[in-house]
Amino acid sequence: MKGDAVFKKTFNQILEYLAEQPLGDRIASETTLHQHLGASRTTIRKALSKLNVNGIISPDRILLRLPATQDSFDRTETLSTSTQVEKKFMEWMLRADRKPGDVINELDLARQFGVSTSGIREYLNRFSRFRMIERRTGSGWCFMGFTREFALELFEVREMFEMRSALAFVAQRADAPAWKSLKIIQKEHLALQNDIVTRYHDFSDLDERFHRLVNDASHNRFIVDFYDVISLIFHYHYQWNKSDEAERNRAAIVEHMNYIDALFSLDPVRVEASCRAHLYSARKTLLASVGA
Amino acid sequence: MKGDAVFKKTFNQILEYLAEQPLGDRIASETTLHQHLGASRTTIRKALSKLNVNGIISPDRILLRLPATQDSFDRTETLSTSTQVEKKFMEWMLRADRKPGDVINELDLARQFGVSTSGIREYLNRFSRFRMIERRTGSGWCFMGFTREFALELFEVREMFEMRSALAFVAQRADAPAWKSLKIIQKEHLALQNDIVTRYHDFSDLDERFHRLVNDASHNRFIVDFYDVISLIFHYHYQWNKSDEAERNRAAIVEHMNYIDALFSLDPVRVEASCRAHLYSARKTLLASVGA
DNA sequence: GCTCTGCCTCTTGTCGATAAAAAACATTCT
DNA sequence: AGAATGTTTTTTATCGACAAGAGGCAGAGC
Repeated sequence: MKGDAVFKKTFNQILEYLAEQPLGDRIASETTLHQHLGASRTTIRKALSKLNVNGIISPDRILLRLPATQDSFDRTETLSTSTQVEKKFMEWMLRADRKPGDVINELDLARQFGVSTSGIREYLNRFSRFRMIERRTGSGWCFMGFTREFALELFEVREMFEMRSALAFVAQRADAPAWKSLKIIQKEHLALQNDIVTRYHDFSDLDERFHRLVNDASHNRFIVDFYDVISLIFHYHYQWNKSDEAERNRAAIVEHMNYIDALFSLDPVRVEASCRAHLYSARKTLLASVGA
Repeated sequence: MKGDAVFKKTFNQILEYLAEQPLGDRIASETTLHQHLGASRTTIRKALSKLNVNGIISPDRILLRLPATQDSFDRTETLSTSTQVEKKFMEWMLRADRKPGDVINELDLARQFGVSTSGIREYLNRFSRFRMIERRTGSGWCFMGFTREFALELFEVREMFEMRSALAFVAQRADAPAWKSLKIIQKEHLALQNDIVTRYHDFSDLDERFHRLVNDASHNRFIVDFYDVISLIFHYHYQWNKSDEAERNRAAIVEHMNYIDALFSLDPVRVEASCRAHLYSARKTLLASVGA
């Protein structure tokens, strides 16, 4: 009744680890695995026992044979129900025939996604924090959608928050750890710029880390949490609108580097200008893909 | 398994309505009651049938006797589980021995509140949007509490949002309906000011309506929704810290009236000054009660 | 001493069942 | 025809069950 995604995921992780161990050696202890993989010992134990049954290790944890591909669980089995619902829900939401204002039917979604209504319900509650669905008075949910208005409202707040965070950033003490992190991120930008032709996909991850670093400087939970919304939108947006990706990312890197230089300069005027310039083009990109 | 709070509440509402009807008359139809009370006809029907059984109305809806106090359900029975959980949870949270960082135990809460774990769980998910509790990585919840930092962060964002909304407010067209609403609210302030000695409790409601009106002018769902957080905090805060209430409210009314005048003046400089002044003292009040 | 394992208890994620309420449909009565 | 009532179907809120997973304690092995 609880789904054993954690077990399956852990099992696969152990297999990966075993693939790099020499045959005949004694593998790491339960405690060690527990610490490294983050799963509880109970789960590790269950996995080790299955490894033993499958003849991969002996009862005293000697590696008997290297694991093969068919030993591991399929990737989809390693996702918890809630993760699956999230994915399916995002896809459902992005489907063209969905209209803002539509009522969401829990039972219907439950059937479509192959989970119980309680699963849907819990997810809708969690998801409501992203403001793309709304609880209607009394009962039921209403789909608000990822519309042009949504994007505009999102960016209005993003701009306020990021601007304030950037100014808080330059106001930090010179020995604040954030400066070190910024230095590292700056180097990563340089490295990525040099390899942009082959590695342009890596930008989205770097983008997130950079903006989160800036937003964290606000030390304000509302500002920091708001980035989760942006993050979600961009995550799915990147998967969805691939046109010009390389070109867009190349331009964004240049903007980021300007922005980073401005932060190091400690000059509020430069910071504001470069931040605004970057957010402006980020908004343009998003609006373009929302189609309007 | 669903709780019949809606039925009980509706039943009480009908009793109230009947108390004002003349004996021997035919009371309103199912359809009419359904439209006026907002409950479904199914529920109205069930209530009418009980009224009949209790001898208050005849099968053809003639009022036979006036309802007495003991006919109605107790007020606590008319609250849905989720509403009850909300109340209990707020009380739980405000208890002195609770410390920021504490882990929340669902089972424990469920037992304390007398509801199922699923009920707690759903509520925690919904409540997380107020940022006073956080989902810990993996599982479980962490209580963050209503601390001084929380109040400061809340007001930092509130100030940004309200300032921007106020400026959007004065930028509205002269025939926007919000101006009319503001006029009405202005009059209510005047009326309340004259009766402040006896009616100072009514301020909190007026306060909320005024600020919501201003925030709505932003036409930004993130800004508008953020006011829910403020609203919740103030709702419980008012119940909790009664010291100087009359005096505080009197001062706040003056500030509001300044602020309203500034909005009517359309002068951004005046708006900004009066808005900031008001928020500043609102913050001071809240911080005082958070004890630091 | 420390770490490892075996065992046991407590907590959480997910499901399915079920009664209450809403909504849709059909019928009757003016 | 139009509203009111009776009937059936669909949807939602809440509960309890239960297996998976987390964490703790005690003894064993080094």
